Amino acid sequence: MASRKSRPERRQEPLSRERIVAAAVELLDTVGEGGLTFRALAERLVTGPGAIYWHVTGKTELLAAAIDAVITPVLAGDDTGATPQEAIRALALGVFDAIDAHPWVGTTLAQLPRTPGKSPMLRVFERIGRQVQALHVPEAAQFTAASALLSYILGVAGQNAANTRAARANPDRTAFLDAVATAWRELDPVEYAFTRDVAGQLRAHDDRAEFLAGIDLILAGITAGRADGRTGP
Amino acid sequence: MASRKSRPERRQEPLSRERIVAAAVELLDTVGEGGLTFRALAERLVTGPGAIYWHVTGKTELLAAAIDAVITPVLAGDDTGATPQEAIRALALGVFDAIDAHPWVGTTLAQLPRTPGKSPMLRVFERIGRQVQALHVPEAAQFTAASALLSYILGVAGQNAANTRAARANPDRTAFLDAVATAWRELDPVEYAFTRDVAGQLRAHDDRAEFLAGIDLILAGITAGRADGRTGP
DNA sequence: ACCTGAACACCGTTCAAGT
DNA sequence: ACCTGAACACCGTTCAAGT
Repeated sequence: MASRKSRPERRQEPLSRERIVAAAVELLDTVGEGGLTFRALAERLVTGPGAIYWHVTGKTELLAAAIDAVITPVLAGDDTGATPQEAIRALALGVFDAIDAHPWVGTTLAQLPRTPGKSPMLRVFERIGRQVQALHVPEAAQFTAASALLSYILGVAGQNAANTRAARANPDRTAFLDAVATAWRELDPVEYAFTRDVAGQLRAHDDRAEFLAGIDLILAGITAGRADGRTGP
Repeated sequence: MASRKSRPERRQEPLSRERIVAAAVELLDTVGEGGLTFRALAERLVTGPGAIYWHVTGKTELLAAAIDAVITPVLAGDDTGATPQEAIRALALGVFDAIDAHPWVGTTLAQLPRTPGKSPMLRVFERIGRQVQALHVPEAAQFTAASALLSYILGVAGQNAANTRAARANPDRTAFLDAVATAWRELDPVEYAFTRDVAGQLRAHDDRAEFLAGIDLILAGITAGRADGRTGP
């Protein structure tokens, strides 16, 4: 086995936080959350696991950085010329699509605290809040309105990640939805009356449109009548 | 060391799925998600880790069962005599309080697919849907309305779990909120104009009331005008 | 300063062997 | 039928030693 010693095909670039995070995103996209391992990452980067710790404090930070890398481009959009409603819809759809493309983001995003400055969570909150102000929501209700929109987006994100995971086992999407619809229709007619009723709507169902409709529902609630929402005396 | 051999104080009951799940909930409550370990669980139940696998297929099922055990009592409430709005608020608050008491539920709940029958997720969805029907929402919009409410509840659940985790490091709640408010006010005035504006509302802030206000916002959107929500041409 | 890779202290899960 | 506990194949993280 006489192997010619030659310059390797691609030169070994030095390790860097950037390269590590990029490799982590790739790993998460291809093998999912369970696949992100310091050993697997090290192999991809042609080093030992210890080397990664020189650039990153640990797995928590690595995951946060990966999420940041996916969400940041979403926030790059420009809102000038759009109505507040349009801007909110565009932002929400951006987050939705990003999570659709990277399901692992949906799993963890909702678990990020809004507290640290510059966190992707807080940046989305800020963007939403500006549009809420543009809607002329009274000051006292702005926090509530922005929080409600954010919570809804995060909730859908989580559900979507769960659905993607569940659907991945099934090859084709329509077949999967049909299977769920059938299962729903076979539920107990008394205990699950509503679910059975709406089972039929599942087939024609478009996740993206459904998501947007929910956003519009909240926007309608925000702009309708008294914005503090409570119905009490 | 002459130790008298006597009947142990509490008789060793036989292992059962019930006892295992109860111990898991206790473990999750006291040591958090990271603390739920087959070894720790086995120690609490005075057995080896292998014994647990006779009653439970694995960790995923165990966690699902633990969540089920927490959510099921919430669904026991009776809605008779309440308006649909009141019933939805009561249910939502029930879920909120359950997650407040067991933060680990919030972390995982949103990740549960709605697909398997009898899943806690689906049962909450069913309960919400009935009240949506009672609100006389047109059939075509019922799915959207119920999904929106559920997604919002799940989103808040996740955020709440994250906040609880973040706050746990800090001893007292007001001090923690003050610290966050201060941090928010020190953010860049251009990049974080909205967040800085609402920082002041954080101190007086009541998570439960805020959550309910969000529910009311969505309810207002559902009942206001055209229930399919879209504003298009 | 940055990288290496063996070593440590854990995991979930399996399974032969016991009762 | 049910339990035991050693063993397997992993983890994240650390750290002495190298360059």
